Amino acid sequence: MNDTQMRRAPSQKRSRERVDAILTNATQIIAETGSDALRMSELAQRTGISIGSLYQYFPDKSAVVRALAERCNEDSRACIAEGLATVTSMDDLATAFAALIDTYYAIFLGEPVIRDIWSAVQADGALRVMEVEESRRNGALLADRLKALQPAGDPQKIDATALLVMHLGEATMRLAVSVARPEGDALVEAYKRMAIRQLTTP
Amino acid sequence: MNDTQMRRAPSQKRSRERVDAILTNATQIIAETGSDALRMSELAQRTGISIGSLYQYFPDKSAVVRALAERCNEDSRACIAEGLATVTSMDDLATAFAALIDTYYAIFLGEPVIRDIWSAVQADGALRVMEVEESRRNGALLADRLKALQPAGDPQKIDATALLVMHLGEATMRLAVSVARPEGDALVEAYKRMAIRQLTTP
DNA sequence: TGCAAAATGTGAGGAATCCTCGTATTTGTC
DNA sequence: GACAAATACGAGGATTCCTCACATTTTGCA
Repeated sequence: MNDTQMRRAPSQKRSRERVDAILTNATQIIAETGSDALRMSELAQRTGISIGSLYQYFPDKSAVVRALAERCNEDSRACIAEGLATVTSMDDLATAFAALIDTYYAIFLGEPVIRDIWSAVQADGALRVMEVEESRRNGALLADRLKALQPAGDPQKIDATALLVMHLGEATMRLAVSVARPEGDALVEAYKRMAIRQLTTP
Repeated sequence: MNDTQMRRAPSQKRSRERVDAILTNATQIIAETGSDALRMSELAQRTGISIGSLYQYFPDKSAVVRALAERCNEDSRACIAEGLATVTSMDDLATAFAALIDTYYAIFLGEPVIRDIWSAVQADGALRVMEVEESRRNGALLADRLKALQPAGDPQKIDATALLVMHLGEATMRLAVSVARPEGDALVEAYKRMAIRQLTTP
């Protein structure tokens, strides 16, 4: 992940492995006991290192949560980029976008801890901007694609639409995994219809 | 507000006034210093009471934040109910809904502290369900209206659509007030178009 | 290899915060 | 005024984040 958040650059392989172990254990703790139960002391203990060592790898708790969230973001960004790459014409857009959302939803359903990691992000004032930042990145991916397909469109309008659609996609996923299964599916379906209409009609 | 959250039922007028003072001061602190800076000690001091007295009115910090959020919710629910009440036919829906969203957005813009109060809710694991609960309530209001206007529609589909539209409305507002002014306006406009299309076409 | 310097590891404890609980004060009733 | 009930108080217990002075390991070099 990026380096500004790491107290010490992981120069040795052992360090990188240790950082990985820390994040894996953090994910486990969150999965087992919820996003609010992440304690630096327990994280150190599970990883088999002391508190002091933990703080040599991460300057503070925020950095751990941020690293977790960035792991998730990398995955979802890859999923989105891959899905968008298959869009070569406006005709493809509807089916490709629907497939993308399905994949995205499947990821959320398969790893419920993603939602808890996001809760941990929300709980941290310093990290709450990550949500918008991530929406912006994903929105930019979509906007690029749309502009290539619709050169005549108003760029600003396309930017706004793309940002909104991606942001609300995130919001829909989190809502969908918060409710019982069939209802969540219906919500995702409704989102797909809504988003696709917005994207495919001027 | 409701009583389960109050440690002591405000039987006397003085008590109710004091609860009001506590919430007003809490809002001020959040407005001035951000949602993460709400400290029970400072809240007591500003209100001119001791920590112990503060905890006689609210069992814990969550309860204070919850009360703040419920105040906001009451306002927004009233705004939504009022807006929906003017919808008497499917033809009205588009203009009435647009007006409703404009009013809602104006409230958010006028009182930025609303967003910070919501951040405080997000920061509290025990309160995070409030978001979905509120979306459900607002979704139900909208669903009722839609069912009255479209008796032929699939009730489950209407429920899902209404819930999604209201939840994403909240998400749009929070995104819109998080970005610079003209961009936020464009996002709200895009949301309005998207939601109205979803609501007015089968 | 042997040794000094640099890197890394350690955990007691400082600091901030939430909340409790025993005591003090005020209010209400006769 | 005297008693009881309600309310107010704030020192301090409990939890958690994080620091820092010191211990240990690894690295670089003769």
